[in-house]
Amino acid sequence: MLAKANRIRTGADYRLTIRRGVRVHAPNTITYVRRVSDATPVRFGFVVSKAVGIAVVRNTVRRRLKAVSRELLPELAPGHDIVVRALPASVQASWTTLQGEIRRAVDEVGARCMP
RNA sequence: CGGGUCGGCAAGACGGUCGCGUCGGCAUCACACCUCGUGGGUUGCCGCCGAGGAACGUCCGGGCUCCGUAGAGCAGGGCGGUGGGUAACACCCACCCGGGGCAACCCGCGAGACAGUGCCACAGAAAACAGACCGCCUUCGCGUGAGCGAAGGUAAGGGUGAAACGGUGGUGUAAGAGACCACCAGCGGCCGGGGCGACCCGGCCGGCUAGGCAAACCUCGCCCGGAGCAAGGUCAGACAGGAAACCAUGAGGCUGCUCGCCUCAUUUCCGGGUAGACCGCUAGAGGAUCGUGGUAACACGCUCCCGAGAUAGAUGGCCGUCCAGGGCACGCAGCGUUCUCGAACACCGCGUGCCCGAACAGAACCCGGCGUAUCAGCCGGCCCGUUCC
RNA sequence: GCCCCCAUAGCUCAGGGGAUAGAGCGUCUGCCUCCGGAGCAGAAGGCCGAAGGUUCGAAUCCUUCUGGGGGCA
Repeated sequence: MLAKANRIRTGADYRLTIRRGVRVHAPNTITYVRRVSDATPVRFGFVVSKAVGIAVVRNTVRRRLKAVSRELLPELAPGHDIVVRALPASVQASWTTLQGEIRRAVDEVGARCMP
């Protein structure tokens, strides 16, 4: 789960991240990362369309993605907006699969701060 | 014991770890008012609470809010046995009628087809108002004759169809026919009895007989003003105006039309800005025990109980143990069937081991219903069959 | 939150109580041509989205679902 400060909360931010951000494809997800100023903390947003399933299924997928994001949070450099779009296949994906996909996407963009 | 039918209950438990949201408390950091406190906010810790029986579909009915009071008529829409319940309903209860079932019980958008209009394909002579294709019968004419033609009487028989103008039997007749008779079905009227009523029971009389479809238009009776919490309100913030028409209407409230009422007065078109916070926002036609009234739905009274309120949207992610139960294998015992007579097969019970292991589904203003989805279960009423006492 | 529309042949659509449901494109076969296209002739392909009801009779009327598409604030 994520605190309010770590969530993208306006439609404008979503639009900017998806249009201007770097895109990383994976079998179950598409991740968009956009660099903003260093002062703001890392913010996550999730897009789960109706094509994924009914409300219960969509909620489960979104909560899994939130849990993955929460665990990744301490490793990330501040000043990034990240939007994760869940594809219909993500219903069958296990938690470890999703975790791997997001971690790889963040690595590729270089948003992680290596200690 | 087996089968059926109706109703109700419940919607896994415990733990580890990492987290989220509202509210409350303490602390903390800046800030505003302002003068030693108050207000909202940041961060941290602690505590309480945190999805459903359908939260779903949005098919109905309400509350609530705004449209000045919620106005009139038409149009439009809904409902349709009777009586009751309810805030209201298309819901519920009881009863009536019709249909199904041995029964418990189930099913029915159940007013009107002598107010009118329309439709009834194909087949058939004829499809709604009477008529007559093949027949049957009488008379006359023609013909040696089989027969043919004309006039008339019939509707018993034939075949078609979902449906053919009462049915069966008899009298009668040239042949026939409710023409007449008996019984039956059905229609109308009157009388008596029962019921609040739909309706039921019985008797008498009449004419002998009336098609179906209103989930076709329609008629009758009853009901319905419009929009919806993104309703509506308070505060803060942002921006840029331009063009055209013009003094008697124009626009809006108000989805269609007419009238009426009210409000605003410049109006129309193009362009520009905003998408923040707070209130509404959760205790209500609420639930439970008992009592009273009622066949029941339900109503009344007393006492007790209730603690989700998010807003890119919390109520969870990962893991473990157990449990209801299910599957497979092996062993033991019982019983049944088959036969080559000690084996094969099937069923149930017990034990051991392994494996699987919860369905449908996520609040967004709130209720009452309906409809739909739902793994594995539990409890009870009633009916039928079989056996035993 | 409220509301509307659609579902018929592989595709796009007609048909609004009486048909074993029709048109165009496409597919297949044959003719034509040296070959292909075009053209001509012919054929196949549908329990009309699902279930229930009204009716003698339903793709059509009614109800409830299923799956799509769209609109408003």
